[in-house]
Amino acid sequence: MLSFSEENHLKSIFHLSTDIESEVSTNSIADDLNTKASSVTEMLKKLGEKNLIVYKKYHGAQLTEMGRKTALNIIRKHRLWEVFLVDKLNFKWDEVHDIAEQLEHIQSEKLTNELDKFLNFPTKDPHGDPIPNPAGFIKFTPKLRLSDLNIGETGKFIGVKDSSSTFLKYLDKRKISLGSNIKVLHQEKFDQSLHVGLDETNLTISIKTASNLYITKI
Amino acid sequence: MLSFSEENHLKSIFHLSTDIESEVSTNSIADDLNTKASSVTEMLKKLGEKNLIVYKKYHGAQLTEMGRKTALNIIRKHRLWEVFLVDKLNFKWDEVHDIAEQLEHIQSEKLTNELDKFLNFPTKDPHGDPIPNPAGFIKFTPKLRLSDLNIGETGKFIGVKDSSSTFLKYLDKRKISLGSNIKVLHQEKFDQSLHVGLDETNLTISIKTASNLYITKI
DNA sequence: ATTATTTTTTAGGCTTGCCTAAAATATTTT
DNA sequence: AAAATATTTTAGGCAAGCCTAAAAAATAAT
Repeated sequence: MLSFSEENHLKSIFHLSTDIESEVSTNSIADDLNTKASSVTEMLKKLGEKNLIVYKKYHGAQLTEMGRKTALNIIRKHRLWEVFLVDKLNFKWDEVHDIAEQLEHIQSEKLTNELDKFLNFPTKDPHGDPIPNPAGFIKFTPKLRLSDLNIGETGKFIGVKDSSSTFLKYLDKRKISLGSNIKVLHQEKFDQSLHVGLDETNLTISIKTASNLYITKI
Repeated sequence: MLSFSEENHLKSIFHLSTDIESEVSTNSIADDLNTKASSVTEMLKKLGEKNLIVYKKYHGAQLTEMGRKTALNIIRKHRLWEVFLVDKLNFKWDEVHDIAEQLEHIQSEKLTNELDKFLNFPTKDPHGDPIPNPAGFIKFTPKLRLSDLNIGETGKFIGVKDSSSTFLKYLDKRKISLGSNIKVLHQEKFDQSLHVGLDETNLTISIKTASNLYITKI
C-alpha cells in the first residue's frame, strides 16, 4: 500500500511524461507538487526500490509498467469522482478538482468499480479528459488546439489544457462549453486574437485562450 | 485543519463517552484505536491545547463543545457515506465500515451537504445509528436490547450494538434485518437462549446475540 | 494505612516526509 | 575545452505520529 505522497509523485510523473520513453526531471516534479527537489530525490529513490519507476541519478524518472498502471488507477479514481460530483451532486466543473484530489486516494477496488457502474461507465471527466478503464487502459485523443485551426475551419470543443478554476469560470462566462462547435472566422494581425462563431453568436478570444482549448476538426 | 489521527482520537473519545460529563481513559482510547497509551497521551496534550478536549493528567479526556461538534461532523460524514455505499452502490451493511473510515476524513462542507441532499436527508445509517445534522445535533434513541424484554413482549429491531462484519453477516444468515418485529416466546433456563418469533418463523438465538440487538418495545 | 497492582506519563528512539545549505554532476556559454 | 550556470543529490535538521521501557501517580487489596 502506497502513501498519499507516493501516489502523488507517481501521478505527477505520469502527467509530466510526454511519451512513454520520456524521463521526468526532479525539478519539474518538485514544481508540480510544490515541494523541493531534495524531497523529490528521496521519493524517487523509494519509488525506484519499489519498482514503480526507473530512477537513474541525475537523469530523472520513468514509470515502469507497474508504476504506470498504479498512476492510471489513481487518475481513474480522480476522474470518476469528478464525474460523480458534477453529475450527481450539482458541482460545477471548476469546483471538483480539490475534492477529487482527496477522493482519489480512497482504497477500495469495489468502490471504484461500483462507482463506475453507478455513473454508467463514463469515458470522459467533466473537463473532457479520458477515464482509464479498470485495466489501466486509457484512450488518448490527439491534442489539437483551437489555435491550430486555419481561418474558415470549425472545431468541436472537447477539452481544456489549462483546467484551473479561473480559466474554467472564464469559459462559463463566455458560454464556451464542452461540445460546442467553434468556427474560426478571422484572425487579428495585431494580437493574433481570433474572431470565432459559437452557436448563433460571434465572439473574440485571445490566442492564449484559443491555445488552451482542445478540439477535433469537424 | 486536523490530521486524520487527531480526528480519529476525537471520534474515539466521543464513542467512549457514556455521557457528556464522563471522562475517557487513556487506555480505553488506545484499545479502541489499536495504539499504545503513550501515543494517546501525546495526542491528548495536543487536542487539549487546541481546546477540543479538556485533558487533566491521569484523569482522562472530556470533549469540549467544539470537540464534540468536530467529532459529530466526522461521524455525520461517516454515516452519510455508509448510506451512499449501501443505497447507491450495492454494498452490504457489513462491507461499508472500512471504506467509510477513509471517506469520513474528506474535507468539504459542500460535499457533505450535497451528499446529504442526494441521499434525501437520511436520519439513520445502514446499522440503525442516527446521523447528526449539519449543526452537530444528534437524536439518540434509548438503548433497549432484545435481552431486556420479558417473555411475551415484542420489539422492533432498530440497531446493532456490535457492528462487526462477523455479527452483521450472521444476522443476514438468520434473516434478522432492521425493522423486523421480534417476539420473545420463551427463555431456556439452561443457557438463557431465547426462542423468538420473527415474521412467520420461530428461531432460537443466544443471549449474547440478543444483547447485541437494539429494539424499541412495540 | 501501607503495600501491591494497575494505569498513565515521561524519556528516548524510529520512520516518513518535508526543509535548507552545501557538494556533486550535468549542461550551456564563451 | 574550460569556465560559468543550472540541476540534482547529499548531509543534516525538524515535526508528526508511532513505539518500548522506565518512572510516576492513582487505585485496589490487605
